[in-house]
Amino acid sequence: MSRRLPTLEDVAREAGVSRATVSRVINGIRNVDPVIQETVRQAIERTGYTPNSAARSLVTRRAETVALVVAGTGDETADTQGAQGAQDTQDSFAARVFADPFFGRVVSGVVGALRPRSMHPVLMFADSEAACEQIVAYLRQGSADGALVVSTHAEDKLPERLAAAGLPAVLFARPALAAPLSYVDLAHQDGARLAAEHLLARGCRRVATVSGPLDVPAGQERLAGFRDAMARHGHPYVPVAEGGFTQQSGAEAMVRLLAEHPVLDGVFAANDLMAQGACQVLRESGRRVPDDVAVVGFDDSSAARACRPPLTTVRQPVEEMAATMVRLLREHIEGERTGPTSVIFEPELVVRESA
Amino acid sequence: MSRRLPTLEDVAREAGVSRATVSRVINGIRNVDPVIQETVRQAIERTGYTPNSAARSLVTRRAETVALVVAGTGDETADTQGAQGAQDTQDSFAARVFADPFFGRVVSGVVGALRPRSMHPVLMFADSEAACEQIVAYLRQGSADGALVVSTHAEDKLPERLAAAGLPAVLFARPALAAPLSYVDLAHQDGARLAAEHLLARGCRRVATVSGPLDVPAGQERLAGFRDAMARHGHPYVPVAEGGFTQQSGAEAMVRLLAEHPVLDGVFAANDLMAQGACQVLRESGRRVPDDVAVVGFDDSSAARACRPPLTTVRQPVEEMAATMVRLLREHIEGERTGPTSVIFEPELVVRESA
DNA sequence: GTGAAAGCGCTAACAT
DNA sequence: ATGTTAGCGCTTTCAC
Repeated sequence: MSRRLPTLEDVAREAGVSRATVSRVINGIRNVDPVIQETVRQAIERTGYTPNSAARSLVTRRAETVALVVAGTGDETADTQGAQGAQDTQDSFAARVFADPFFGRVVSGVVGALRPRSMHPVLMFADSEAACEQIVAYLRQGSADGALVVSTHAEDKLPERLAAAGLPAVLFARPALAAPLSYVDLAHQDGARLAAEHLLARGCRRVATVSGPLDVPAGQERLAGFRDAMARHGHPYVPVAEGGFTQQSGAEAMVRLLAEHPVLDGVFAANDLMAQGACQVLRESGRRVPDDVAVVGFDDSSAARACRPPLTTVRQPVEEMAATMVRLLREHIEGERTGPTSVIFEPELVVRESA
Repeated sequence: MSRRLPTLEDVAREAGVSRATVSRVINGIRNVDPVIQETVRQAIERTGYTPNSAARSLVTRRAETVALVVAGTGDETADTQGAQGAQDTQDSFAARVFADPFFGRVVSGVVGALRPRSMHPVLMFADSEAACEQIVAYLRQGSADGALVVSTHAEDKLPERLAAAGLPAVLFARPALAAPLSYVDLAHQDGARLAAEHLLARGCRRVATVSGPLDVPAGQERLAGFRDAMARHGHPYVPVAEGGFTQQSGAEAMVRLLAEHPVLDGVFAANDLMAQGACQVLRESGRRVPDDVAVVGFDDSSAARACRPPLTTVRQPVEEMAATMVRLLREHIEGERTGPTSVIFEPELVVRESA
């Protein structure tokens, strides 16, 4: 079973040409006689040849791989019941991340954009200092040509590490800690404004909001945008309860809101998961959605459709944004683009039943 | 900025030793004078050296990377609103996959088990013939040393392709189309039995089930196990509605069940997502869970805890199973294990509020 | 249009 | 215990 795999040399011998010619045919370089091309193709077929990626990478200095990193911290909540001791933190982080269908869309967009180039993402979690180092090392080794980073918390040091190491990287969303890297982002304030205007237009007069974590830009901006829009329409005071972008935190925030403001008729939650939690609490408190209280979410993740009632929400074009990240990263890797760039997308309101 | 990265040669020169010695220090091979070791470490530090993974892979014939493949088909449902034409199918597949928190747990377990070896998974979706070929090619190129495969549909040809190509691979769950590969699986029938006995023990007498897709082993076995257990306890007839392991399909199945059997007092859904859908329908039909109808799910994914009421469910130790996949794959790659092996895990009942 | 030959950076067998 | 050396399989000048 230790039969050596066929190499370029073997194909060349089989085809009666030189290695260089076979290489040219494989890499689609012109200036190769069509007849010889065919001969070579047949030789490749006959020998069952596949190029060795390590050898290729060694000379091209390209891994043809990118890292898809989810950065955050392992110690936010402790709802683990996992297996192997020290592994728990890690485990729960990854599981928690994918509990938000938003990440499924990111993965989806990234994989879709990478596939045409026959590339695939290496999935990494930067949930500790050590993990950060490991990721930087991974890139420095040339195992991946660059990184796509989605951060879930404010203190994330990965972006600056990446920038300091001069490694190609593109972020999803502007980092809380500024770093000279390219990123794609959403016009969060515009999205929040859409939500505010929709609630107002449908007649809501006592509106509150479940905000995202206020130490990350997305959380801040969605809140600021919502407040501004409400104020412009004559509602300078908006009750706020801060959540952590999880369903559970949304439910808890809703409980707090209800305790202080029992007569609400509209709620804007800064993401769909929290909107879902809020809907549950509202229903359990005997309020009907949207009849008694209208609810608007944010993201338009699959949770919005799974929710009962289906959520009216602010759509973030995540797949497009992810595809743009891939494009920017490629340009950085190829050296076609040098300075940090940012691309901001516009959200749009998707009206369903919850508001 | 085109400053050449430091190589072993540079470090060797800096430390005044040979490349071989530096290599030994880096790879932790004994028989190196402690004094020299220190000298070398300093030289590494000073030069900022990082080993080049391509060069290393070329000689070790190891990529130190494994593929994590989700196999399925892109054309099950068409709830896409995605971006780039041909990319849609792909997009929706990846997003759909991660809509089930079960996969988050798989990823979590895999990443956790890989991390101690400084390895990371390359994420791939085998949702078409072409994608399958790409994956096999990827492995044959040596870009990854082996594959961990989770399949979501019955006709999946990837396992047999992998086996035919002699590539190291380990599956999550026994494949519908038999293939000579190792796999980890759950004693589904035992799990279904636990569910049946729990429902019976709490007094349910009119019990139905929302089964999984009946063309995959997990779907078949959970149904068979449930029916058998019910029959053994004097309930030879159990109404069944087939679902597709999605929340939506669970809701639809529940509607069908209710139409034909309005007086149910217990339901076993073959996974948590379907149980969640079933709960929604039950509640919307005016039935209380668990007071009027008790519901038991399967998996113990995060959906079980997010559900209202929280689901009583059959826990699948997914993270452990994933860690075992990694171990088996490593053994196959190292050549320590030759024939296909299977490891079957035992499920356990987790009692919450839904039953 | 094609071939010869020089490495890419590393590990490992062998020599010392 | 350390150094020497021969590749690993490929791309890419540079001749022809």
